[in-house]
Amino acid sequence: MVRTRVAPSPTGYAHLGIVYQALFDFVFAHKYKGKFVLRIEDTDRSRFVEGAEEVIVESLKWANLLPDEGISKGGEYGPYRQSEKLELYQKHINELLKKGFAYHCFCTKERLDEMRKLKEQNHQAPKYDRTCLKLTDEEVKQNLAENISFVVRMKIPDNRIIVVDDAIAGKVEINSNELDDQVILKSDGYPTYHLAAVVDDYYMKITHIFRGTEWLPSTPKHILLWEYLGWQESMPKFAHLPLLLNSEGGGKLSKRQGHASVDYYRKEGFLPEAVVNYLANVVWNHPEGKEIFDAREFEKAFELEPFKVSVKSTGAKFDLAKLEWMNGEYIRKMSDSELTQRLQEFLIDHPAKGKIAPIVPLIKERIKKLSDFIPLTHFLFDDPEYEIEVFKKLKVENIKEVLGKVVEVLVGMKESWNAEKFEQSFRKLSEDLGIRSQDMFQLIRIAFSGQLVTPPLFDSMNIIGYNSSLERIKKVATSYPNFS
RNA sequence: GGCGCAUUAGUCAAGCGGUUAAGACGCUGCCUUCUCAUGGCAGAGUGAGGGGUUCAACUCCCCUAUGCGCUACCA
Repeated sequence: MVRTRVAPSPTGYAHLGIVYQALFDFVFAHKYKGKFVLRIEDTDRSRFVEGAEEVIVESLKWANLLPDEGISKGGEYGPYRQSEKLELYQKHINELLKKGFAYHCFCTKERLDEMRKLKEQNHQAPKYDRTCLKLTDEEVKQNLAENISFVVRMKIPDNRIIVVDDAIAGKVEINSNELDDQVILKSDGYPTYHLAAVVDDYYMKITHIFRGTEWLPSTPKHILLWEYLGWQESMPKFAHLPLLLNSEGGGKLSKRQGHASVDYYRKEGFLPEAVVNYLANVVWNHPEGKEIFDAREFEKAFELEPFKVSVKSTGAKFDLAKLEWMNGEYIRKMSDSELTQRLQEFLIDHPAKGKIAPIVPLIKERIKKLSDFIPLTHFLFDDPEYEIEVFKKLKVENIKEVLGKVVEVLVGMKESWNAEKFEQSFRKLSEDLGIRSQDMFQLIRIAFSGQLVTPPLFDSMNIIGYNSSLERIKKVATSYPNFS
């Protein structure tokens, strides 16, 4: 059975990459009726942040990519938190030690730094020099007895070509001479990623690993570990995903970009289905050339046997503008009632939360993100603020006088307050006064809202009602050009 | 520095030895229009550079350059 996993670290913030990876895990696992697992890689105690797990789960939940098994869900292959399985890792470390595939290293940080610096000066790879590999069993025993701080390193064989058969990149050959004797057990007793991930993937019966391409160069070490532990038969297949890159300046999509966290998208009012669509679209092209498609269609990019994922292999620059366009497409595609509901969920603390239904049709084609609703419509819920500069942008000379006429017309419309009549009346008025109808409508718009841009005038006025609309304009007509 | 992966417009990209080198976002202009949007139409903009192979190369090969990744007791 297909089993995939996403394995984030609890650093207190959910990178978009988690959703991106989970998308692959989720779609692939479900296409082949498998299971998608979430486990937490909390072996780096220095970066651990309390509550970070919830952030991750919430993010996946938001994206509709919840795992079938793991943290917050349970399952028969737990625990799903690495910090709770230290004995298991220790057991296999001992096994590797015994088989001679690993060794104790007592070198201090200072010595290692010095050694690397020297090697770099001599243009050599800054690999560990294997000083401690030469230690005799007696010496090791003695050091251990003296409680000298140590790590355990895996022993990399000399001059061996290791082939990574990747579902995206194809076959990649790496010579073991390029590899360092990787630390697999840290001095604090925690394993490093390399060992922990291999052990977990084995016990959790993971069949396919989707992870960022930054892991490709260290995959040979993992393959070696699978062999050393005698598990090569159950080694998962690999698919190294193209990285999400900053749109400017290059490099991995980073914290400092602001829009690297899942939270950003949620707060800005991006729809998870649009984000997921964009993420798939940025690395994969729909065979029919479609840009808008759901996770279900993304299944087409995956094949089980032979394992193949037909996405591009190089990094993709993240284009926020295109995501915004896509989000707008999703918004326009929704029914009014659905959008109303989404907005209500989004505008939790907004005063207008309960009264947005009639406004939705007016703004649907005018917003790209749910958050755009707020600036576009706040004049409907709050008294407008007027600035003389805004009025001055109009090509109308005697504003006060014209406004007076506008009020007159409005008062006269009391009995027949409808869109058609509204428009007709003011077109006629602008003709009578010799000003362009565009300017007439802009003047009314500003007097009514204080803004140069609003949803359609009549409909907006209708939202707050005839009397209130008239009041607003009357007030401006009398006080102009002084607003207190 | 070493190793790996890559290189079609600002971005995502299709095709894959013979094409007017698709399409999308963005940009510009026009139409629709009470503003803004939406919608429609049009336009500008592309195969890194150098060598080969071939009747023919964006497409195959090599080199260089460039980009990204890795080179931690971080994942």
